[in-house]
Amino acid sequence: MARRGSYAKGVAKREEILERALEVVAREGYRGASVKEIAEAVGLSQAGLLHYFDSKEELFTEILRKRDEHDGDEFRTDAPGAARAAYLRVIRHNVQTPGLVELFSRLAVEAADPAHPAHAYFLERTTELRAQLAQQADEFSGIRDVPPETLARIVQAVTDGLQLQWLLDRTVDMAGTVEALFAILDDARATQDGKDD
Amino acid sequence: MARRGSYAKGVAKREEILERALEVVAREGYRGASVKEIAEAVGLSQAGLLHYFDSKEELFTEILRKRDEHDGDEFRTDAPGAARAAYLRVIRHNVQTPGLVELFSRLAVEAADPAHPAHAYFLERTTELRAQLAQQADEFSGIRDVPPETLARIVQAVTDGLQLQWLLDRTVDMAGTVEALFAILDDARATQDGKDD
DNA sequence: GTCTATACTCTGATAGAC
DNA sequence: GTCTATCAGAGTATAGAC
Repeated sequence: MARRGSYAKGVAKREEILERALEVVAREGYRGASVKEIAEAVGLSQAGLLHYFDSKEELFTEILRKRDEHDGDEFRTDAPGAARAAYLRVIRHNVQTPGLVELFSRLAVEAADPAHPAHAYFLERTTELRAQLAQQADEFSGIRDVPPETLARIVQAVTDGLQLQWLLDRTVDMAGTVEALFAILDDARATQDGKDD
Repeated sequence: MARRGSYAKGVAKREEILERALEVVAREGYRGASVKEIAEAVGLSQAGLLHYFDSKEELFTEILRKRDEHDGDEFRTDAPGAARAAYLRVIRHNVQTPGLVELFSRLAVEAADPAHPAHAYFLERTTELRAQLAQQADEFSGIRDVPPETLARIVQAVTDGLQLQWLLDRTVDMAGTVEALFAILDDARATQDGKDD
């Protein structure tokens, strides 16, 4: 991967910075986290940190990517019928890392601009996640007249929307509400199964 | 309401500014709208504009309040059975004002901080909207085992989440997806109606 | 009361010394 | 590779003209 030693060292340092930044944001919250704050937490000056990233926005995008990596390692499952449970575990874990939820939501809005460094990241992430959900047809879909992609989009929208509600009011039960949605989807499917046209 | 003529004039000017700012943001988009930009669009200097508002955040919060007023005037209905249709009309109208959708989503995240001027606004708005939805039990709820407040929260979360998806990808069909959710709720209710325990 | 001019502070970005 | 110094731009606060 690395073409030269110095390049490889740069990559390693980048990873080290991201791991540390991820931890800091998760633990201490976002609070309009400036580059300077993260730099100090990581043990660098502001300019020193930006040596490894093109901009603040790119740094934050990479922090979110790193989180996805960790979540994938920790929660991904191939066990049949376990997709919902894994999904809910991620949501419950998010409650432990409010700073990352805030960073995610904030960047999701800012990335609306196609020129934003996180624009591609969010498009890819959202598309991939939707494909995963739609693929678990047995668990997430099976309702006639409503395509799996639309069901996946609804589950995704509820999750993102609940994060906004939860950021505003920490007593909101994100996982419980998503579970309620799953129950509703099951009921709707049962209705459809009963029909015969 | 006004204690003196001069105070009334200040209020009138404030209203005029808000109307104009609402129009500008709706038409020209948000694009990280600075106070300066809005001030110029309104025909004032930056400091002149901030004479009428405590801060940038308060200005933006008031712009959103003004939008709620307009939406209420235009779309609110008391006709029985028309709540869903009115809700969908607002969503379709939002597609015409992307700048306001972006402003709303952005402030929704920033208002997570209890010290933010928009914090109270979002809490009130979200609570009131949820109460309205939950109240329309015939249209929005009626599913046993899932309390109306939870159903209302789900509808609300889907709406907010779809806005995030739509900001990222303008081909997303917000109204159509919410309609699909309504259909699913109807199906789930039909299932429950069939049960007898 | 209304508004302009100005200055202060903070941020992210960049150039250049070491 | 990392720092210091510096810059441009934003939001905010103030003095004071009218």
